[in-house]
Amino acid sequence: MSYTKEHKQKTRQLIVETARVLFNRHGFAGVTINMVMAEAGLTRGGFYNHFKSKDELFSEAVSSFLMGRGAIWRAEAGVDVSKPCRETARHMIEGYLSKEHLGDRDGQCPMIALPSDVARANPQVQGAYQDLLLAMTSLFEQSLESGDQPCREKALSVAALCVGGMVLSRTLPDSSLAEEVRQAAYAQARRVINL
Amino acid sequence: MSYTKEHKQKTRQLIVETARVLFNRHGFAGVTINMVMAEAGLTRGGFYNHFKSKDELFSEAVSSFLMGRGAIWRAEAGVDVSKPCRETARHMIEGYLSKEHLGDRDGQCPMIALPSDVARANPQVQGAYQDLLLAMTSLFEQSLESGDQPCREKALSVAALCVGGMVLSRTLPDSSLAEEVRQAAYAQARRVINL
DNA sequence: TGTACATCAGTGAACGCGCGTTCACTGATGTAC
DNA sequence: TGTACATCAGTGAACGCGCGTTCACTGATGTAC
Repeated sequence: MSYTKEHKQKTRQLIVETARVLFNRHGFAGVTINMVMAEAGLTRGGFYNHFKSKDELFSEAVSSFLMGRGAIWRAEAGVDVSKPCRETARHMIEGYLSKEHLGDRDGQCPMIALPSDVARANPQVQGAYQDLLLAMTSLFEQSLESGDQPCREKALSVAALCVGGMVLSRTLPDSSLAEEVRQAAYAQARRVINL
Repeated sequence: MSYTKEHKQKTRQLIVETARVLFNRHGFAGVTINMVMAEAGLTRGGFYNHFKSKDELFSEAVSSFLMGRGAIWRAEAGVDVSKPCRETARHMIEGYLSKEHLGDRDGQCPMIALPSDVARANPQVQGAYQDLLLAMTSLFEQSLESGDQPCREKALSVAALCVGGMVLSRTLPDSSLAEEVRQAAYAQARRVINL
C-alpha cells in the first residue's frame, strides 16, 4: 500500500470543492483543469487519477453543493430541514433571496450561478441540478402543508420566484434595479407562503 | 463603390440572426465564429469586416432579440405593446410561460436561454439583457397600473416568475416535473396580475 | 450604351495560443519481515 | 525497532486539436466617362 484511501478521498473532495467555486465564478467553459488543480495546490496531470473527464468533475461539483456548501448555507440561514413548518419556509426564502446570498458568488446555489451551463451539460449534471430543486421544493411542500390548499403548486412557484429573482438580480448591471427585483421577488414569495 | 450599403447591412443582420440562434442552442462558449459564418453561408475570414470581436457579436445577438425575433414572438403571442392593459399582461405571461415558448429553443427569449452566459459577459451584453427585462417589466407596469396598488413590485415579481419558471423548466431533465414547474409559475403569475 | 476602373465584401490559408487529455516517471507512504 | 519493497498519488512534458483572429488576395459590383 501507498497512501491511505482517506488521503485520496480528501484530495478528491478538495478538487471538487475548488472546482465548485471556480465553476460558480467562471462557468463551465471558463474553467480549465489546470486552473482547478493549481488552485487546489496540485498539478494538472494528477486530475485523471480522480476523474474520468471535465464533465464528470462538473457533475460532482454541482452534486456536492446540496450536502456540502449548501448544508453550511442552510445552517447560516437558520433553515432546519428536520423541522419543516411555516417558519422553516420563511427562513429558506429569507436566506435564499437575501443580499448576502446574492453577493456570495463563490458559495451561491448552482441553480443561480450556472443555469444555462447546466441546461447544456450532460444528464448527470442536470440530474444534480434537479436534485437541488427537489430538495428546495419538497422542503417548501412539507413546510406549507395544511390540509386543504394545493401546496405543491405553491411550493413550485415559490421556487420559481427564488431562482428567477436571483438569476435576474445577479445578471442586471444596474444594481439598484437588481435590488428592486430581489426585494420584489422576496415580498411576493413571502406573500405566497402566508397565503 | 463596390456593393451597396444595404447589401453589407443585410449580411450583417444575417450573421447576427444566425448567431442569435446558435448562441441560444449552444451558449456563448459553445459557438465558434466558423460555425456562425458557415451557417450563414459565408467563410470565417469575412466576419471581421462586420464585427470587432466575438464579444461584439454576442452583444448584438442579444440586443437584436427585442426588435427582431422578439417582435415576431409578441405578434404570435398576441401581445400588443401599444395597448397596455390587464389583457396585454395576460397575453404576455400566457405566451412567455407557454409550452411553445419552452420548446422553441432557437427562438426563445435570451433571458431564458442565456442567463449564466450573460452574467459573465461584458457590460454591453448585460445592458442588452437588462433592456429585455425593462421592456417586460414596463409592459407589466403599464398594463397593471390602477391607482392605489404598488404595481411596480407586482410587475417585477411577475417577471421573476416568468424567467424563473422557464429557466427551471428548461433545465430539468424530468419533463413532467418541468411541466409542473411551468404550470405552477403560470398559475401564480396569473394570480398576481389579477390581484 | 459600353468599357475601364476603383472599391471593398468575401475568401481561405495561416498564426499563436491554450485547451483536455495522455503518459512515462518519481518519490512519499504503508506493509511485510 | 529497522529495513527492503511494492504501491500509486502526484508530476510535468507532450500530444493533437480547434479556437479567435489576421492578412494578402480576388472577384463581383457600382460609378465615371
